[in-house]
Amino acid sequence: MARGTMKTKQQIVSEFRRGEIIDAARSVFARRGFSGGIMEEIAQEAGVAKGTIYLYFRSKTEIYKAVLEHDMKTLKQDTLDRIDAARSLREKIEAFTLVRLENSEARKEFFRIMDSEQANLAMTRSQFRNWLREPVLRLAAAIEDASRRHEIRPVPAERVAWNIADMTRGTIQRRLLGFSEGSLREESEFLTEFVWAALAIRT
Amino acid sequence: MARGTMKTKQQIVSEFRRGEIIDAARSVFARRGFSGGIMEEIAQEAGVAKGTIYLYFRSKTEIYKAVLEHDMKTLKQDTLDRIDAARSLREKIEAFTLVRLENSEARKEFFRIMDSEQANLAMTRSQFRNWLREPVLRLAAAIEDASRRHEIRPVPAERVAWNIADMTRGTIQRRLLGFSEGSLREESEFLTEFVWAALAIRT
DNA sequence: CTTGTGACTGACCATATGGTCATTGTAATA
DNA sequence: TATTACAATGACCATATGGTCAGTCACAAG
Repeated sequence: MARGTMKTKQQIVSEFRRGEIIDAARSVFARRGFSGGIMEEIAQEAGVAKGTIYLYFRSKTEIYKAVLEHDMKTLKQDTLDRIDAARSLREKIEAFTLVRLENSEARKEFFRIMDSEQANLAMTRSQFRNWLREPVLRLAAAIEDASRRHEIRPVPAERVAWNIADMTRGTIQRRLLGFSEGSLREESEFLTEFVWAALAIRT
Repeated sequence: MARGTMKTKQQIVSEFRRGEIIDAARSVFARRGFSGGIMEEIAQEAGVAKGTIYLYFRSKTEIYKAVLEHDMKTLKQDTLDRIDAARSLREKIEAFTLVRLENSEARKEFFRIMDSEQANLAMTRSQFRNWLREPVLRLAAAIEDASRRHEIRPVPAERVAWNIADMTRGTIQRRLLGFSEGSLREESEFLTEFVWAALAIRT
């Protein structure tokens, strides 16, 4: 690490604590929801005293935002990367559904929060939509493109992209509720195949 | 009304009050969510004193359940009726999407609650799933049937039905958030057409 | 070892709010 | 009209919980 950017011990400890608190908060909020999540419980799970949390975050709302922001950014970037890495439209669609399914498995707690995003917090609400939006729009662009190339039949790209997102979300929710029907890959393939059939040029 | 089932004045007043309270509660819960919805506010909006509410409902949770139960039953029945009234599978799919879109328009408050159904209440959670489930299964049965008759290509009926429900829900949410793209009928037709394309027998 | 710094603690406070109940109002009945 | 029954009221209570802050303590510096 370059001179001058070396982290001091204080910074290291500080970042570590912050991370611990966010992890604990994610766990608690996933279990109890926002209003049900008690600061005392978060503190306990983070292994610090309640007062300590307020050295790192202004308020309960701030922590909630921090959790969402951290996880949503990761998911967003992850999704964008995987879409971009895929070549064909079909692969992009499969990539989109599969990343999100994989993420829902690997980070159940976060997805439970997403589910119950009652969007209490005004700011969170619009911000939240934007985080969802970007990957969907990226997918829409790919659809638009394929549509122009006549690889698929003409469709309103953005609508279709949102439909894909909707089905993926629904599938994830059903899995989280314990109706897991198959493997991630298999679920993803089913969705892709279904959409692909809808997009195919009719003969 | 048959003798013996004639409602007494007391019953009439009682049912009226109950209705008023449920209406007020729906409005408040839609605006503030469950934990944010304050009894005092519900009372005020219903035009009664807080104590009066407790003559009709055991607790805040009970009111919440009452609202959900009332509205979900209506929606469920409405959807089932419309599906059954339709003849062909395609019409049934369109019926499903359209009833729900229409309902979301006519009863925005209830749909806002459905959105934010963080399912705090354990009982509500499973009950809630069941209310959603029945119409979807009815649709699935129709798909299964059409599949057997070779009117559509072979598909896992229940999965497809859930996908339709997911897309419809997503569309409704986007409309409630103010991204209303078109008329109800037009939205419904788009969804139906999309699904139909996915189900068509490939030539 | 001594001392100074500031991270950390948790008892405490202020407030919000679900729920209660003694009191009051009102309408049916005699 | 007087009596009775019970619906309605809203001040009040109990509790939960977000947030504070005076005091403690671990650790680094000298």
